[in-house]
Amino acid sequence: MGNVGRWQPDSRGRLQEAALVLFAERGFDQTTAAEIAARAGLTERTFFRHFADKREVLFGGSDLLKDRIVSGVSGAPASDGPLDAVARGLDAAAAMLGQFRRDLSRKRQAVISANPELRERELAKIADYAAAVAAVLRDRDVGEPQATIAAEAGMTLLRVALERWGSAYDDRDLTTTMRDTITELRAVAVAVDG
Amino acid sequence: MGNVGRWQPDSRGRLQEAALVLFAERGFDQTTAAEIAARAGLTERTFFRHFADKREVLFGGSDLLKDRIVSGVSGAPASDGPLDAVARGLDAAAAMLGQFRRDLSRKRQAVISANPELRERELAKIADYAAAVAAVLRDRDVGEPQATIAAEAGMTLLRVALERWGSAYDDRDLTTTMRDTITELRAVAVAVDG
DNA sequence: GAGAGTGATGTCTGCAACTGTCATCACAGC
DNA sequence: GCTGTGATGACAGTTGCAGACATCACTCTC
Repeated sequence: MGNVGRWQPDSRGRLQEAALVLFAERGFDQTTAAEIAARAGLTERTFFRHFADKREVLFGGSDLLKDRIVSGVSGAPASDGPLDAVARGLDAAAAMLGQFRRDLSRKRQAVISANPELRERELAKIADYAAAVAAVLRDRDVGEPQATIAAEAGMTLLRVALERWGSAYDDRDLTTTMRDTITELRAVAVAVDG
Repeated sequence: MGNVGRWQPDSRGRLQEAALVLFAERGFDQTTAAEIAARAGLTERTFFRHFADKREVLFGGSDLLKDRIVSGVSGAPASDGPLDAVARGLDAAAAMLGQFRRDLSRKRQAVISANPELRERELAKIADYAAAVAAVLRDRDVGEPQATIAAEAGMTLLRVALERWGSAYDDRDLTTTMRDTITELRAVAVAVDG
């Protein structure tokens, strides 16, 4: 497994690191895949062996996060309503994401926010989570359209909470922000008068 | 304005039509911009003058729809709560989208659903609506994070409702489906027990 | 009504994002 | 030592897209 000898180890990680640095310095558009690869001591072709496209280099742990969310939801007690179950998934997400250094998260988020193509990709990733969560809810005998609605609304909250957390105005725990965001949705959904 | 003489009229429309046909026939990836242009009696370069990139050709009326939604929200009575106001925007969207021939909508939606890049773009468009709606809500003195949450949740509902409406299992009015979807969200948000 | 825009188009050129294919070479197992 | 395997490099090719410039019907102006 670990290619310890012929090549430098962890090509993938080096590419991710190099990409983040270069994107932050010059911007996504002004950085070519070849430049990232060169900075990591590799070739362009190797870059595209590790990442399906240039954007993916910023979304490395995405599948892992999805698994955590799905586990969180499927592990919710049967007595939980759909949105409660989704909230467990969000807790799991917060626990995982909260362990990264906040400045790095912010840097990454800043790069993504600065570029439309990257924002697109982020939305697509989260939509993928939503589909997976909806499937889990259906396994828990939540019907349609409730399953889809709860899952999509929940992933929307993940996005909003992450944005709040990443902003300069929110220095709370990610878990706290996440839970607060859910509460806000419940309030907004019920409110009838302004 | 109308270039009636030297060139065939409505280049833009012809490109959109040609693209939809070719995408439906061979798929998005297997269709080059040059082929679309040729089918419309134009050149590749002209294609990219009308559309910023290959995907945009499928999202022609997007800005118009955004305007309708925004107008709907800003026209809501002051007594409306945030989600009620957003619901007016969704009604406006339904009114506009419902006037297209349903089979054409389905064809377009099928093309988009079949391709990840196009789904990405669709998500990005809707995220753009959400940002605009949130801004309108803030103008209506809805605070943060309520404005963002209501707007994002609302646009999520737009997406879900459109998908339901496009599916074979829902033959109701788009407005009906849209309203029903909002009701479902309210129910899901309140429910505490499964 | 001739001459100067103007706007939509075509042509030509070039870069960068990917992709397919084949070669290489350290290491692993036999 | 021989052979397989996996990660990489080298090279060539297609396509998405953008800049620069030419064209030419139509319009506006004097």
